[in-house]
Amino acid sequence: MNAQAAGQVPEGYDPHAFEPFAVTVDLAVFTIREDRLHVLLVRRGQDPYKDCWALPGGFLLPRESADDAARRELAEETGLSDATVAHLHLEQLRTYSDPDRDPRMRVVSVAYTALGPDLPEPHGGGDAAHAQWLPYGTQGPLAFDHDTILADAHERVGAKLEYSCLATAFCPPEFTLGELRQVYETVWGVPLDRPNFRRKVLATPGFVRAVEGPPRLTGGRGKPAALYRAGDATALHPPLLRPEGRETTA
Amino acid sequence: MNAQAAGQVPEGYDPHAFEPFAVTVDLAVFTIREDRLHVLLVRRGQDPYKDCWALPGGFLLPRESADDAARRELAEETGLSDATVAHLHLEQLRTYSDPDRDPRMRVVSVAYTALGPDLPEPHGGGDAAHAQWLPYGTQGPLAFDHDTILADAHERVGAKLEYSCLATAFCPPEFTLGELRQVYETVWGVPLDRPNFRRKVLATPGFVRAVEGPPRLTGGRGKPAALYRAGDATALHPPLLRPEGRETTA
DNA sequence: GCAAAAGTGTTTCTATTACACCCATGA
DNA sequence: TCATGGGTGTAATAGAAACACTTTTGC
Repeated sequence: MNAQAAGQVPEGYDPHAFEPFAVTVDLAVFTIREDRLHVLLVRRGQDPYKDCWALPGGFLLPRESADDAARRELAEETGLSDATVAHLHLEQLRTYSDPDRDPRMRVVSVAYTALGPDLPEPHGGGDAAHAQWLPYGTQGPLAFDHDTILADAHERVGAKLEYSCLATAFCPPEFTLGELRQVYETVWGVPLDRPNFRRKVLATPGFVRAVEGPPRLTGGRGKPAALYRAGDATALHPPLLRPEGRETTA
Repeated sequence: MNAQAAGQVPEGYDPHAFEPFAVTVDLAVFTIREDRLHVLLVRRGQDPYKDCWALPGGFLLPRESADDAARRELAEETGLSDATVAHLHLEQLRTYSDPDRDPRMRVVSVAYTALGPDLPEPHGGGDAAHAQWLPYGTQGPLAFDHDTILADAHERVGAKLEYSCLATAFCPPEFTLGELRQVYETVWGVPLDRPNFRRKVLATPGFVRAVEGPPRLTGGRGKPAALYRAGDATALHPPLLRPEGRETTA
């Protein structure tokens, strides 16, 4: 049957007569804290998977797109201001629809990946109370199929760093090239050659643009570094491919 | 609210009490016929969008994943044998969930991209009766948001040719390097340098493997070409980037 | 012979890699 | 002054691009 193609719902169809599908969003939210990749997880209080960690997420409202639902949930779970959340990078990952992925009922989940600069500890009322940043890789088995979703999200982020300017989404508005390089090193788990990385980034038009004037800033010790902001470009041509065969499984 | 995170559905929830979401799959099926990219479309017989072309697709069955639904619909719409359909490349594109994308009711659609070698004209009973191959770009405005879905699918296929071995999915089991090159040229709408393309493909381990023995085959006139089969590799390292700035908007 | 497509060779150029080296700062 | 990270220079290599040229077929 094809209701859209045939221009009608199946014979005798009534929206309330069928076993309905619930539609949710799940969020894989990444940030970098203290040179480690972290993921936002919530502790489950009830069965199934009581006391397990899970990805934050929730149901779509009746008149809400999945994109809107993802951003709303992101705000609710992190306790961040709407203005801050509005600036986070949010991107659809894929949809998980195995009929048995939730033992309670049929739930189709649209998964999203979100990236942000070193975000604060989640606080405030509501869902954020059970939310916490965990270093990626230390989270143990998650509820439902969230291990799969999280692994897919991580792989996607790693791949997108190669051919997009996504890395700046992990950085604050102004950042040094060293910080940008650490984003790549942290997500990929590989050390990169500093001089070559610098040239590559600066040679890509629109990846970053230098902040005006002589102001400089240091990240502790060492020579103060120049500051940059994210540029207009979204694609990276040619790509910045991750070195193969030296992954250190960070 | 976050029913998964909270371990329960919202207060007083009953699966039949809410306005339910319908979940469908939509298919952007591409093939190459006579050196042109074609897409499989169905003619709508009823309102809304009566007499418009639309992407094939349909509802998920109660105990069916989106992947399974996509492959089932693909078989139904093309009228191809299950064995043939089982070999077609099928890949999730993304999910479209705008609340107003279908004027009749709330429909969340998981879109898929399918690729195959020169597929026959759809025939047989059922939905296939209204299905037809149309050259990509000549389809005019489609029903619902299917123009967006189709454009996204085309862009995705073009991008994946760069860094994956996907092009062989457009080819029959045995093919010449000329046919493989025409896949790239057809999808990208750019002519490629024959010698360089050949070297690139043969230099990528596992992209193609030569068919044994001296057998050769001609595609009409010109020197007979060696035959190849798809190899084991799925990724293309380094990628085969499409030339920029010379797109001929095929 | 001629057109058309396969296949080989070669040269040029660009991009990446792997370094060595100097600079500016905090401790 | 030493450790640390920023920034510049450079030679070697790999890959891409552009193009000439030969081969083998159909007509």
